Amino acid sequence: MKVERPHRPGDVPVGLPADRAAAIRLAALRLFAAQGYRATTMADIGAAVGIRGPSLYKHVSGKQVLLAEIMLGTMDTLLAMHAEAVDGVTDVTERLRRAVEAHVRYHARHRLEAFVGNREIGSLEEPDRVLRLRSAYERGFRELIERGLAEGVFTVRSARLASYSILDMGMGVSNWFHDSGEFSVDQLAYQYGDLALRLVGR
Amino acid sequence: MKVERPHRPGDVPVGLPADRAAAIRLAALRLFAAQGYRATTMADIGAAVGIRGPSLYKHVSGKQVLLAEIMLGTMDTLLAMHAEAVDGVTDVTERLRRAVEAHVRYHARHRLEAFVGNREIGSLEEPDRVLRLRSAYERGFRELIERGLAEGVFTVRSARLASYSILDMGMGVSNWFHDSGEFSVDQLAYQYGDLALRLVGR
DNA sequence: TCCCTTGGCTAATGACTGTTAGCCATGAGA
DNA sequence: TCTCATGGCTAACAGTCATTAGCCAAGGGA
Repeated sequence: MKVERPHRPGDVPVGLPADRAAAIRLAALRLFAAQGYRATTMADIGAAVGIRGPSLYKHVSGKQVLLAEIMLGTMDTLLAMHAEAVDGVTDVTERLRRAVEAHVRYHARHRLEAFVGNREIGSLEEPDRVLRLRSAYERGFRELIERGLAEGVFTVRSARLASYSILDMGMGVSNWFHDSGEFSVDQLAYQYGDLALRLVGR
Repeated sequence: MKVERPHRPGDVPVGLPADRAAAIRLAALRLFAAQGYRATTMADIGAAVGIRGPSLYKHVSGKQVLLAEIMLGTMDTLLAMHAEAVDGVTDVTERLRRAVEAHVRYHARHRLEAFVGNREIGSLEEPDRVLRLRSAYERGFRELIERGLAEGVFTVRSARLASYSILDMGMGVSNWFHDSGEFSVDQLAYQYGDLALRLVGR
């Protein structure tokens, strides 16, 4: 049984990154997003790169590690984009605009990572590090809004509710965005920046 | 082995609803929310109501049905709250305010249902009906915003982005709300109503 | 030409899980 | 007092799955 697949160690599927491990990580990301972590089997991931499930262990060390890498890489990228966006900007309104734009840009450009990152925290065996990073990220927005309130340029009852709202609406982008849609990433980022500034009272 | 639990068909755990099936559905909801659908076993659900996994089948017909009931009940309640909130209100601003308040109220009061409903659509074997209901719900918000634009009382570039934003920020409430927090459900609903009206340009 | 690393493969392991089958104590009603 | 529906239970079934073990072809380097 199962004679249709002889051993062909040399052949590499076309159209995939030369680095096998990178192709596996990408396939895992897509499958985790489409089916969920627990519903995705190692055999599924293997099939997506043209090999059997057990062969994956020649390149990566396990399913849980694949998920952890996605989640940590996600937070690192998000925090880096945020830091770069607000770097050197002191005006609080402009700072919030740029932070929101980076937030939305991330959730449009890294749709799958964000989607998996938001849904599969419970599937992580050691979520602490990821949770700490998320919490620090949220705190950054809240403190920014609090500063705007202190300076009198924002008028919002609760900085916490405003920061949650802004973050949640940006995260929602990862639920529906696709590249051939009505808006480009840049247009989307700009419009969400506007919406967020309105929300905090300009 | 396993002698610590003799047959005691008569004893009902205290503090649980008289109706065993209702207690099971509640336990399933809590566990699905805390651990995810696939990570929750029938044995877990049984343990939460003081019986073994297989005994559940004397009251409910299976795990998938438990999930489907939660998801459909969720959408029914949400749509009913929405309909009741906007019933008889013609002014478009007031109509949007009430719709948002109902939306937020639902996501605070039915935190777990909303949370499970949003995360486990992919675990439903037949998601079509739920997806249709969700899509109709979103359409209601978008059309409301479009009417406000046509009447000239809202000023927003894209009704779709605005409706997504408002829905997403309300849904986010189910991620963090708890009864002993800073705001009551009513306070929360009111404030989110405000934020939403600001977002569409009053 | 020969060796050995690389990266496939199949088989096996060990564990878990939804569901069904079949048994039996309890207690309500005749 | 007797019967039987109810609602527990354990055992068994029929899978599924992550991971490990061990085998082997290809091909690059000596």
